[in-house]
Amino acid sequence: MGNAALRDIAVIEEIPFDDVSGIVAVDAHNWLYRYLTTTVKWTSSDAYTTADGTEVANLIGIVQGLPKFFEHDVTPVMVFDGGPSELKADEIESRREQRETYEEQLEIAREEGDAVAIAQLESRTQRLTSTIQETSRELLGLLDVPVVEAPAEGEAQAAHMVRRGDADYVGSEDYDALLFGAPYTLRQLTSKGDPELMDLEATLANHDLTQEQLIDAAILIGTDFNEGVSGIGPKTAIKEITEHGDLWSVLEARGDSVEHGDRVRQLFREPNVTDEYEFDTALEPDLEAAREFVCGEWGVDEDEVARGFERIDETVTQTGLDRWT
DNA sequence: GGATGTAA
DNA sequence: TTACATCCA
Repeated sequence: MGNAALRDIAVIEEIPFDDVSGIVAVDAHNWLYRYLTTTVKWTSSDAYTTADGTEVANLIGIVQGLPKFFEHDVTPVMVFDGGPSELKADEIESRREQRETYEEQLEIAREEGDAVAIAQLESRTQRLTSTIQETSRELLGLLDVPVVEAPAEGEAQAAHMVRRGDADYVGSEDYDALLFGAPYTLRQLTSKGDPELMDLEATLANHDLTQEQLIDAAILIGTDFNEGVSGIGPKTAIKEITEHGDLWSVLEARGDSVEHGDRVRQLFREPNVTDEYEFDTALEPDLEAAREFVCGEWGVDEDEVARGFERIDETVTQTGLDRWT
């Protein structure tokens, strides 16, 4: 994705996990994918592969990843993507091509028996198959973790929920949460150590921009939905927007153009989101059913999930997560 | 994706 | 300051 350049614009600071509390609207796709790739990389495939060859590494990832929220008094709400935007077609296509390249390399690595390369490439060729989507939802259901279905971008829906006050933070690694108007975004929720807090208001104040101008600057730089203008990076974008006011004035002054700039603008300004969701943050996980689902029904190695289930039991079942609601 | 080095 | 290549995870 081309918009890591937004990192140079955003006001981001590390925040002690102990200072975080409340509800995090998590971009589920993003979160699952991170755990899926790390699980595949560090776990023997026997541990999560069924007799017919179906891989459900996501189940291990979920059981290992959830305790991180619970142990810090944070309730995750998993926001799943709806249909992908047409505008994102280019991005999806280039990822597909990238994945095919890795798959070819994987073939070669397998022929050569290069175990290190195989593990690396396997983690890069993962995708969220329908089995993974379905079993993830089912396991989250058994663990009573709230799930929200976004009409389009999960990121946009999560930002919307924070703006409405139904969640305190968006949880995502993507910087475009800022463009969707997320007041606070937590990053690095899947890594060790403390998360990063990305602050929209501070970002706008820092550069003396409006939300609309930030979006326009991002369009000049390039987003998941458009190419951006060659030669414009974060510095130039802000300078130009400040000088000329908005996207069209900048383009006119430079004699440049961007493809469907108006649609990308619209997509960030008024994203397709819904108010039709509800969730309960007093979690009552059915750990026995969850264990049976993961280890019984899907045959995942108990060793891989035992500690994760224990941690969930210790933090949710025994102490209760709902004390602050 | 992140970090880093280099060329323009 | 930006683009691009490369290594790591």
